[in-house]
Parts: sequence; C-alpha cells; structure tokens
Amino acid sequence: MLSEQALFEILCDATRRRILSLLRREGELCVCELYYALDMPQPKVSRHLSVMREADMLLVRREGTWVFYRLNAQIPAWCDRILTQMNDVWRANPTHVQDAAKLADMSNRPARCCA
Amino acid sequence: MLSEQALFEILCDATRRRILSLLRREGELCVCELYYALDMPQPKVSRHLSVMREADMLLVRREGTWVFYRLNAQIPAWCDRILTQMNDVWRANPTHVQDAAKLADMSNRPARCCA
DNA sequence: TTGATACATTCGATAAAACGAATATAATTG
DNA sequence: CAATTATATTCGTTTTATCGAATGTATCAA
Repeated sequence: MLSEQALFEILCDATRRRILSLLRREGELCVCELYYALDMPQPKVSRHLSVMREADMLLVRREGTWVFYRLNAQIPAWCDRILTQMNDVWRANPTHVQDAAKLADMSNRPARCCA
Repeated sequence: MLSEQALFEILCDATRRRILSLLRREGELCVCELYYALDMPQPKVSRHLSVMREADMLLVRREGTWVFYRLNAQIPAWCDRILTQMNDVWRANPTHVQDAAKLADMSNRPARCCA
C-alpha cells in the first residue's frame, strides 16, 4: 500500500518523474524502452523501477526476456489525483515531451502479445 | 518561483508536511507556536522554515521579536491544487490532528496585531 | 549446453539531507 | 547599556540517496 512518505520520496527524483510520465502516456513499457527514451544507463533505470515497485507504485509483468512495468491502478485515490495533477504539468514539460518523442522513434520495440 | 523539484523536496520531509498542515489550518504562525505544537527543538523547526522560505513556499513577517510564517499565496496553481489535495489527507492524519490540538492548548500565544 | 539478449543487483564512492549542540543575532524591556 | 525573549545560523557528525562500473540472473534460441 503506497504510503504518503513513499509517494513523495518517489516524486522527489526527476528520473522517476520522467518514468511515471512515460508510463501514464503509454500504459506499459519494458525496461529497454524506458532507458532508451530517457537516454540513461540500464542499471540506473532498473534501480529506480525497483524503488517504485517496492513502494507498490508500479506492477511488473514478465513476457519472455522482457519485463513490462505499469502503474498500479490500486493506489489510494488521493495519490491518483496527485498523479493526475502532475500529468497536466508534465505534458507541458519539454523534457517529458522529448522523452515521449524519443520513444515513438524507437525501432525494434518489443511486441505486446497477450497483454 | 516555487519549482517542481523544490515542491517535492519539501513534501518529502514529514516535519515540513506537519508545518504546512498547521499553516493551512491557522493561516499564520510564529516559530514558537510551531515548535510548541510539533514538540520539537526550535533550531530544527527554524531550519525547515528556512528551506521552505528559500523555495518561495513560505512568506515571513516580523512583528517585534516574533516572526510569523504563512503560506505564499503566489505559488503556481498546480502546486496549490496539490496542497489542497494533501490537506484532505492531513485532516484525517492523527499526527496532524494532534498537532492542531496541541497548538489550541498552548498558553501565552503571541497576539497578532496589525496582521 | 552454449551464446545472446534483457534485466537486476552488488559494490564502493560521492554527495546531499538532517540532526543535536552550541552559538549568534535581533528586538524589547528595564 | 544589560538582561531577556524569540529566532537564526554554524559546526561537526550521521544518515540517506544516487551513481557508475562491474557482475549476476533469467529466458530463449540454436
């Protein structure tokens, strides 16, 4: 159960905010898509994903060698409202817009079967 | 101008959230009221107040030996919406409720003249 | 089973945050 | 000016967060 403290610790880091923003746009992304879009080392992204998963903010699904992350729909209502607020801000943020654009240009993105 | 990063850094600390909660309830409080209500060392509270003031989240007014802090009404609209969301959460939080109760029981609270 | 791909974790270093204790400043009063 | 009250700041330490680099693990394909 995502706590208040955990939510703000998560939102405190710019990388984690960029990840959340991408997941809100795309619904579900694998690690390779995330670190490609963010242009960051894979271990760095994995660590941040772990933090958010352990705080119950993200859910994981493995599909072959790929691991897909998505927002946990079961977070408290007030957390969801805050993320929705932030989404409006993030949509106007050049960095976040660029992340989405970079992801859209990515080739060889894994196919989602049986999602 | 309160930034996104600054807002979340502020909200990351439980003491700062308790201060914000009290200021939302009371409008304006001096340092002695705050550290009495929170039952914390005065320097600790002063330091947190400094952090929030430097981030443009709080405004200060001196009145004699007292220094009154209040929320800056000029923060971005999306920040204000988030604080409003949190206020609903905080009103149901036993710690925050207790802080307000302790403040209400404080004797010798400074008078606000010419506020 | 070997190699390749995708992801996770560990390790050591660096930097940032928070704290208690002590001290400094600022305003008021006598 | 001296003493008092209210608040701010400094200092040294401890904790916590984040990172790059390296390594480990899991899955699949041949």
